[in-house]
Amino acid sequence: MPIGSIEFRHLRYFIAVVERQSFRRAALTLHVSQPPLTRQVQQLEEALGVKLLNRTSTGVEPTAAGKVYYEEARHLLMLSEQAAARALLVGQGQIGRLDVGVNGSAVLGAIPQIIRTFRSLYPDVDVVLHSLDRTSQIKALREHRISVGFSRFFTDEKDLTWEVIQTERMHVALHHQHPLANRKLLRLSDIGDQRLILYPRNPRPGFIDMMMRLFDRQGISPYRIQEVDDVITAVALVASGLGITLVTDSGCNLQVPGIIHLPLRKSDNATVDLCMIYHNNEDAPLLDAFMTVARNLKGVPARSESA
Amino acid sequence: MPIGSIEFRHLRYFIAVVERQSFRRAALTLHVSQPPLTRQVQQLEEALGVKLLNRTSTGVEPTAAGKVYYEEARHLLMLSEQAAARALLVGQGQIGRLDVGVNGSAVLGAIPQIIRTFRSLYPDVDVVLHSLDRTSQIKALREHRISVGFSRFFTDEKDLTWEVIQTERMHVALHHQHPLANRKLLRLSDIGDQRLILYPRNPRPGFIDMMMRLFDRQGISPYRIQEVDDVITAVALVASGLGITLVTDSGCNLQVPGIIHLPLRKSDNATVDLCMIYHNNEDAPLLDAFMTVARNLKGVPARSESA
DNA sequence: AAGTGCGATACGGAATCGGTATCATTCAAC
DNA sequence: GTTGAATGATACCGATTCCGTATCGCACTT
Repeated sequence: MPIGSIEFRHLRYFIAVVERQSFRRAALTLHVSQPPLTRQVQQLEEALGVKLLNRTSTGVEPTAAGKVYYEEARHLLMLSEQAAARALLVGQGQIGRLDVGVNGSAVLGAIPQIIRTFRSLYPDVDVVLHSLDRTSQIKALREHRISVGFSRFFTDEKDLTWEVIQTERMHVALHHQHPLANRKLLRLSDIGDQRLILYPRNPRPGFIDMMMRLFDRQGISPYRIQEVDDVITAVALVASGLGITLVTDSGCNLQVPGIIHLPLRKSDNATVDLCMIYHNNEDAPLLDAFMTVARNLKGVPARSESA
Repeated sequence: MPIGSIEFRHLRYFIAVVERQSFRRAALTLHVSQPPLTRQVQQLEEALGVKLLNRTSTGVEPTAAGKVYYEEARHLLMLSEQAAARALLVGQGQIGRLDVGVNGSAVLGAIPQIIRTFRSLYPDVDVVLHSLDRTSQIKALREHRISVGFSRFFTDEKDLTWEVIQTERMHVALHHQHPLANRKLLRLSDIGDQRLILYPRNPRPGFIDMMMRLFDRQGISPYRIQEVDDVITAVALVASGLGITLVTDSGCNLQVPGIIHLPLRKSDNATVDLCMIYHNNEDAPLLDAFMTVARNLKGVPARSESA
């Protein structure tokens, strides 16, 4: 009997015999008869190549090797149970790790809320955020480096599904000394001739192109546009008085001294979506739970209370 | 199928399937056919209560729970092999722990030599010394707190065996200003009327009684005897000029300024044995190895080179 | 539309396991 | 010294489980 054919049964029987110090007594607790115990322990000793028990007329006593192997065997059985329990918890989505791709100003709005709610429901799940732009999120999804991604919009992909989580209104961010700063509400037509700072430069098509389409529909052609990498840079430039920019509800949470936010009128339909993308048929209970949380946040204002 | 009936076979098969990402390929490497793999994995999934594999038309892919359990299963198999290897080493006496009882001046003589030799042969064995008097050693042996004991002599015990390891000559330890200090050799009759410091006070009968019998045989009756606890106290008193004492070869290694050691003449037969005691039928390879080392030190002088 | 790969299933034979009865040994008590 | 009661080991048999062959159902490719 080779060493590789040791089974848990051998360990269970051996442990019982050691603990009861007797084959017969062990047989009682195991609800089997005594001969099978003798044979299983013999097989175990043969497989290990070591005598584990000293048989006496009054019972059995483990040898030095037997004592060591007894401890190891108990340890193994315990670990086996723990492994089973752990696998079950992972299967039920109680524990584990969830990798989430996020993008730009979304991390300022709905995402923190989603994560906070999810973590209160599944405190033993490790949520890992990856800051990735839209195309990188799709790549990471395909490589299973993330399980779900958030961005402003997605193009259709055959193996991926996306859905809108939240729709946010656009606001104009401008310096408090700006000529338009005393207004309560702005129209798109108000800002067509302003120095417009837009983002992100990449990837294209992106947020910039969405906004340009919006201007197009109203026959407006902004002609002083500066493209920057991200919303932070844009806001920093606005604070320096170099122009105005457009931000989402979430983006309004990016409070910078000297900057005020004015909403665009509703009839301009200047809105932008927050979308969630994931694999079509992923059997991942953790992900399901997370997406349920995300969907339930629809309608919750992205702008935080303090803003 | 209850969770307790998981066997290593289930783990081996599951691991192979995950690693080959296919039941059929795993069957090839395991040298079994494909159906048994399907069934064993099904049983495993049933026992755990979790789906471990996503079956596709191109092969299989582990679920989140499957990935976790795969790692655990590999770990378990590795630990099982390590446990087997460890038990084998212990069985062969290559590793482990050996508890040794020692007594009085023996720790100064043969014991260090024995331990040094043994440790060079079995470097991975942890040798633990317990300072116990003769009766405590026997008690400790019966309670399996030590595996072997060393003392000057033992009485016969039905479940224990003892043997002489070494025979040492006695020396007289005296202050260098003592009247006898200019002699080269002493007789027992020379010291019968001296202030004799003897040890140990307990347990009785002991070394003191052995010496008294020796004097008896020569018709000498020492009348100025002080009993102290141990050889160290005795030597300290000698150094203070309060008398003379008798020490073994080993005891001569206890060098104290102002003290000289003079041998007793051989024809007085003033010798004392170093004995080793152990269980009758102990199947302990470590102990066998240790005792072999101890026996081979017979004849090696107990007195160290520097003395 | 046919072919090729995959895993799942059905069934029969073989190996293994567990149970009953019994043996050999040791230790205790008479 | 002999007997009796405990122990573990062995022999044999029935039952379970496992494995192998053949086949199915399905998805994807050609």
